[in-house]
Amino acid sequence: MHGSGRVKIVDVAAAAGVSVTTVSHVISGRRPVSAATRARVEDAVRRLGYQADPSARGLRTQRTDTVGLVVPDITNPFNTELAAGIQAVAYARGLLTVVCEAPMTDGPQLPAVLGQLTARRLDGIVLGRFGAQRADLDLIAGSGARLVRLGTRIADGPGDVVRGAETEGMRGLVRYLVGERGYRRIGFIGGEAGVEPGGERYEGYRQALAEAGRAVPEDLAVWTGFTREGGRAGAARLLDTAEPPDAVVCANDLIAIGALDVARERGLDVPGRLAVTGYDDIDAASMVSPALTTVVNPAREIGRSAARLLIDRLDGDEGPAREVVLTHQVVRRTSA
Amino acid sequence: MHGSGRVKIVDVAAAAGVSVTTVSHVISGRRPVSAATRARVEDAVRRLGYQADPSARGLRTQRTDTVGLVVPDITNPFNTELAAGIQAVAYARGLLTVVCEAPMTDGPQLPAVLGQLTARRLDGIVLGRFGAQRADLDLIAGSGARLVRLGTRIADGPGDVVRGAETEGMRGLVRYLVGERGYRRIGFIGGEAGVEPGGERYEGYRQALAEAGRAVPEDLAVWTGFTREGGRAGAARLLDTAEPPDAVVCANDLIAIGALDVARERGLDVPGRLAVTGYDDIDAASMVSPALTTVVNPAREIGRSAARLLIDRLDGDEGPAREVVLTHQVVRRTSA
DNA sequence: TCTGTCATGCAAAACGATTTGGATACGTGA
DNA sequence: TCACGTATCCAAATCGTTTTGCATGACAGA
Repeated sequence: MHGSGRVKIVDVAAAAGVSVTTVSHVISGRRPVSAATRARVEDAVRRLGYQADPSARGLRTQRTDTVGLVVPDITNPFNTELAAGIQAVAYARGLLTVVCEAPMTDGPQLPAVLGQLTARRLDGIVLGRFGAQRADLDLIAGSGARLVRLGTRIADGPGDVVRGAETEGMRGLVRYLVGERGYRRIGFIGGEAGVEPGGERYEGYRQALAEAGRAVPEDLAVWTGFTREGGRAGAARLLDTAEPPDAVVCANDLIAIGALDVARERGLDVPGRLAVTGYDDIDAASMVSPALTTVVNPAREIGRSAARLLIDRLDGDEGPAREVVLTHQVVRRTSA
Repeated sequence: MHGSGRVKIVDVAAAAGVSVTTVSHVISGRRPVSAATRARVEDAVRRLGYQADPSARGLRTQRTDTVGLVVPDITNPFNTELAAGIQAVAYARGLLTVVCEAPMTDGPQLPAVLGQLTARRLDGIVLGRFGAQRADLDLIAGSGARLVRLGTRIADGPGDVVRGAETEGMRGLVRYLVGERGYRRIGFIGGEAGVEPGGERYEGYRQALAEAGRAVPEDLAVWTGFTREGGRAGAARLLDTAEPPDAVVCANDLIAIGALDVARERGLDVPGRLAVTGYDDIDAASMVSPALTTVVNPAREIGRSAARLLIDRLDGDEGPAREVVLTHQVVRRTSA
């Protein structure tokens, strides 16, 4: 009849014929315990199904063994992969992961969500791609939680950073479009203006064009939203201009999928008449047809790296802020 | 310089000139406090940025204000929607949600993950669609956590249940295929045999055929896995039979997307030469072309219902086990 | 034999909240 | 004046761990 969730450390101590101190020491290994005693204790733990109460432990140790991930949209597949990556390495270390959504729509939800999280005394927080205010970052840092920011620059605030080589990735993609495929008039559809990682991706597009000696067509860059709907609107705008593009480079895959929609509606052959490219390589990118040529943004690996940074900090690493940048690779499918 | 995360209830009491008891009472409202005192305390809380320590509170109250969701695959969009639904209503109640993945591959991970969760003393657990053993369910129930199971029957174990009307949904879909669209030889591609909700969906398919006076073609039902790859394999098997089907009904959308792949490879017009249907209506279902005719499985609403059930229990509802079943609606797109 | 070192194990003091059983003061009715 | 509610507030016990400072026994070196 064990496992009723009610067995306490004193019960284990009684069963093993030792004091609670000794039980604690064999569990934590913080002081030596003779092999014989250790065996008796471990046996009692097993028999009784003892699991330390996390509240009591946390009260004493001031740790919750919990880390959080905050993202703007929990259903976005990129964020899901991120969460999976963090979860995997955190779980292996006995850390629980909670992922929270702080929608960017209807006002700044971020401070409220962050308030909930700091109230929970999380050991660490991974902050997904936001236009986070400096005050938000300081709130986290001030709460005692270690912080890892995603997709921004190290100088922007406290904590460590992991980000992808967005600019380089996009530059490689556009270079491929003009160099190997010979597209001539290349448009750009961005997400919300000013929201990362839109800026860096646009920068990569601009650089590649400049390197190739092409003029950067200012009239062929539009900013909408990082959604399929945004892609539809953006593509429509671009195709309705006097001199429409023969290729559109999109700031993410969802936008590209929206662009594919309008191409199909208008009977435009892709990639013959119009090339379309995405960014991120979410699952859906290879499900649509034509399959998207895009850049793989290693979301899961980003999550893993972030979790590893966090764990290093929790293990006492007090070195200077670190930044890990992951390379991005273009994957050629049929849409361009 | 407040908000340093170190302010305790005694600090608030001192600042307000009252005892800690009184502070606790104005916060919890468990005993009356005069308006003047209340105001002073609330002001102090605000000024100091006091947030109660969850470990200390949890130790005393034996609650963690945390609920968990366990799913086989955290990146599956259906599960993501589920999580979003739970999260939304839990968050509004001040509950934190943790979602855990217990992969069905490489052996039974479920017991291990469940062990981690019961060690955390969660207040409630929502258990996604698994082939969960009775022992697993009893483990949860025995840990003191309230349990909501998804997609199974109420009689199968402890806790409440929320499930979709899978059988009816599939019956409606197949009825549409034979009645309105006139398909004659309809195959079925299932996921892993014996894993919910495969059985119910197959049952719906069978019933619809029987109702229409059709023979149920035993040779046209194959079981693979709930993935795109599974769909590819299943469709190939079906199309290579002596008398191939003119329509394939798939147990979920990913399978259907795989089936679409092989139709495209073989140059089969969909839906002219072969109809393909899915189930769940994940985002990708409307992104592929032809867009999938499928059945919408209201994942987010399922999540909301589950969270509401949990909260009722946490609020003291000790009534008999409850079961909420949500209707499923077929959505007609172009693939059938 | 005496002293000093290890190796062990224990008792008791935190950790920061909630909650119970009184205390205090103030009216009120007899 | 006395007894008795009522409205407020407080002191102290409690939740289940971890961890610090000692106590004990064994053993070695002098």
